Order: sequence, then C-alpha cells, then structure tokens
Amino acid sequence: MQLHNTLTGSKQEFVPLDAQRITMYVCGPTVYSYAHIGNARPAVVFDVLARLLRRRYPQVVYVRNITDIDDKINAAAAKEGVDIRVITDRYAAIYHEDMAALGVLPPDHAPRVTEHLPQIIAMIERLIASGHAYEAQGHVLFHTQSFKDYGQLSGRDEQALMAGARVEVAPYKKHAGDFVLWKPSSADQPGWDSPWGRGRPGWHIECSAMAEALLGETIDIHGGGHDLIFPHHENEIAQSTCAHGGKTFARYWLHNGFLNVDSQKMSKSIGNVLLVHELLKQMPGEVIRLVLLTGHYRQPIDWTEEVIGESRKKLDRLYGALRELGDVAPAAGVRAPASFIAALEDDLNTPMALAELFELARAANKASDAAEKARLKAQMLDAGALLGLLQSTPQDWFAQAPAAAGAPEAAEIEAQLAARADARKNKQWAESDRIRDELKARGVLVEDSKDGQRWRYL
RNA sequence: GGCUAGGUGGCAGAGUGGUCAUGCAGCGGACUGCAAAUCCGCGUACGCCGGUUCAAUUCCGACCCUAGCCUCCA
Repeated sequence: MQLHNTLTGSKQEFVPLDAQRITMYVCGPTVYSYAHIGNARPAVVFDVLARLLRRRYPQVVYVRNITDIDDKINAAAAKEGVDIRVITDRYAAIYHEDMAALGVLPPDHAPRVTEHLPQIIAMIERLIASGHAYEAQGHVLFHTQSFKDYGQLSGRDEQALMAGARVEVAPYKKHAGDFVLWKPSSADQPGWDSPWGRGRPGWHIECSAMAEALLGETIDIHGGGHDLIFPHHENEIAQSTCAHGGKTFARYWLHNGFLNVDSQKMSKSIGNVLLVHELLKQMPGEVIRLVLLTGHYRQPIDWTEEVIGESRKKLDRLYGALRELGDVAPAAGVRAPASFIAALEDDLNTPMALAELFELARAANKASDAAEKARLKAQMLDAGALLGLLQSTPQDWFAQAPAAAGAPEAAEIEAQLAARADARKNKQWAESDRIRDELKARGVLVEDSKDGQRWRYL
C-alpha cells in the first residue's frame, strides 16, 4: 500500500512497524459546539483508511481523541453557566451520533484529555528533566531550540518560523517559537493540580500523551486536517520525540485537504459554517459521505448544491444497479475486485475506486447470468463496504424521505399506482399518464419496469 | 515575504510519455403504448511560453493565476 507522507512530501510504500498490530492516531474534535462539515472530512477519510487497513492486517488500533479541555470550551461553559463537562459531554455525544450517521465506524479508542492528566503531567516532567522544557511564571514551555528537527514536518526553518510569528511574544518565553505545555488557571477557570500549580495543559501535549498511553512511543500513522501540520503536529513531534529519547513518533503523517463552501473557506465571519447536524436533516448521510469521498483526500473539496445533487444521482445509479440484481444472493467468499482495492491502496484514491465501482454497476446492469449477478452483487457490496457506502437496501434508499415538502405518503402513492395499474390493464394510456404526471408534479417518479410499477421520491 | 498544494472537456473529478478514466448534464440510437430505468454510440479536455523527445496534458525551466498554512482552526 502506498501512502503520501507529509514528512517526506511523497508517496511511500507503507511498511508497518509491526504487521501484527497497526497503530493509527487521528486528531479528533474539540467539543465546544456542533461538528461542521469540515470536521467530518477527516473522520470519513480516516474511517476509509481504517477499513482498508483492517482488511489487510490482523489488528488495527485506531485512536481518535476527543479534546475536552480548551479555552473555547471554557468560554461556552461560562456562557451557559455550567461545568465544562456539561458542554463536552453534550457535544461529544452529538459528534459521535453525527459521525455514525455518516457511516463512520467508531474508532477503537476515543480518549478524552480529562482522563489523561496524569500522563500529560508525567510527560511534561520528563521534558523538563531532559532539558527540553522549562518553567516560567507558572507556565511550562517547550524549548523548540532544544530539538534540532523542529520544523521538519512543515518544511520551515527557524528563520521562517520567526518571520511568520504574528502574535506578540509572551515575555516569559526564552524563544519566540516556544509553545505552552502547561499554563496556570485562574480561580474561576477549570484547572488541575500539578507540580507547577493549578492549571491546565496546552493544546498540543494532549495528543502526545494520549498517543503514548494507548499506542506506545512510536506509531505507524498519524492523521488530521492539513491545517494541523503547523503548529499542532510539528509540536507533537517535538514533544513526543524528546520525551522518548529521540525515538520516531509517527512514521507516516497523513493530512486531508480543506473543504470549502461555494469556493470560500468556512468561517464564522462569512457565516457559511455548515453543521453536520443540520445537513443531516436535509439529505441522507450517505450523500454527504459520498461528497467527501468524491475528491482525493488531499485535494480541496468545494461543497456546492451541484455536487450534492450529483452525489445523490450517483447513489441512485449504484442502488439502481443493486435493485436490478434483485433477490440474487451475493456470491459467497467474493470480495471487491483487485482493481478497486488497488485504487484505494494507492494513497486512498477514492475517485478511482468509485470509477471501478461504477464499472461494476454497469456490468451488473448488463448481466443476465445468475452466477455473474451473484458475483457482481458480492463485489459491489464489498467495495461499497470498504467505502462505507451502499449499506442500505435499494428499497430503503429509493423510499427515503422526500426532498420536496408536501410529497404524498407511501400509502397514497400505492393507492394511485393501483388505480394506474387498472387503467394500464385496459390500455387506458391517457389515464395512466395522467396519474404518473400528477405524481411527478408532487415529487414522485413512477417507472414501469419488467416487474411492474415502481416509484421513488425525486 | 516564506512554505505547501493546485490549474484537465458544460460541471465534478482521476490519470498517463504514444487507443478508453468515471459520474452528472447534453446529443444520437436501442428498448418502451409514451416515458423512466437500462444498454450502445458521440463530443478535436488537459493555464501560458520555451526546452528535452520520434512523440508531452504527462518530464524540465520560466511566467500567469488560484487555494491553504505561517502559533484559534479539520
């Protein structure tokens, strides 16, 4: 399998440290609000990677954390006058529900920062003891100059980093590039006791500590959004490597591209932040998932009405092919075709994998031989399962809640179709067409197949 | 300014040194009472300028343009 490693800037053959146990860590959400569609992209992308890895290796340990200590959480809690736990429990639960609705399987572990304070503190102590961190005015800072490879992941040298520093340098820092491992909390802020007084961890140390706690000192794959390369992942590397006596922290770094909305970056100021929770009320989760897999994971995706409509139609085609296969039992032991797997194993080329899936659909639509149908059905379902698609029945897909308000209920549609069937029996084409046209105007498409009438919402 | 990705047919989006991506839309045909679905076929696509080559969308160089990151951010 080939994976693009941000560390080297190139595709590399994936060679696990231990083929019996693959370890993967992906940066999860900070739970202070609803997840937006951009948060869903890494969840979906790395879900596909986890599915692919599980097929090839006997054990995959996939960790996707929940960040439940953060100043944005503090702000949200203060605003509602509740404990941060109320906020984080609420939005973590919603996150998990929303991701499930997108067909994202749960990771093996979803650790929370609040459950790992001892590990975080222990790691900071080690960094201080080894001279990579220092205490100053109640803060503990990582001394970036103590780590010679600092900047390697993001391809920046020290000069570039400093030239870009656009935040006022705190007076207690030895060096402008130093970042916080621990910071003091005021009496009204959430805090935990530590050797440096009551305080809370900085943003980056949590992932280093949790990855170590659950996966060990060196992990195979570390993933996240492209924007996390700097500073978050750069800092994780510095912390973990220094805390582990120079051992490699993560061997393959994978980063997904951004998702734009109507060609603009999502931002609160533009007001175009799309929440997964809201989108799920407007369209099936599977449509959202397919949009996210339509482009290669490292490329930007533009979220538009057009691409949503196209994704829905693509699923109509795929489910249509499955419907044509009818009751045919999938051939036992038949899995996705090698060409499909090869596409995914080439740095998760989902667009090419989808093209292979459409080839299967075309073949299925043409197939007449029972054995061939059984084989194609098994291949389609298995390929779909790797992408987390096609997990519904065609019946359920086509009978999904109508997009148009005021569309008739299934019972009424069935009654109309019964009347139409009578008309057709007597070759009353005008009446037959009238019923079909009327239903179409109300958002129901009627088709006459070899097995009789069938319908679906438009 | 520094760093990193990109610019492919009406749209979305892969890929490749020399016949096909794929999907949506469109056009023609088959099928159908008519449709729909499906099948078959069609469209002189690779930012610009040079270079390498028998051959470049694909390699090299310059240029133009776009996006992201540069300590909130998936």
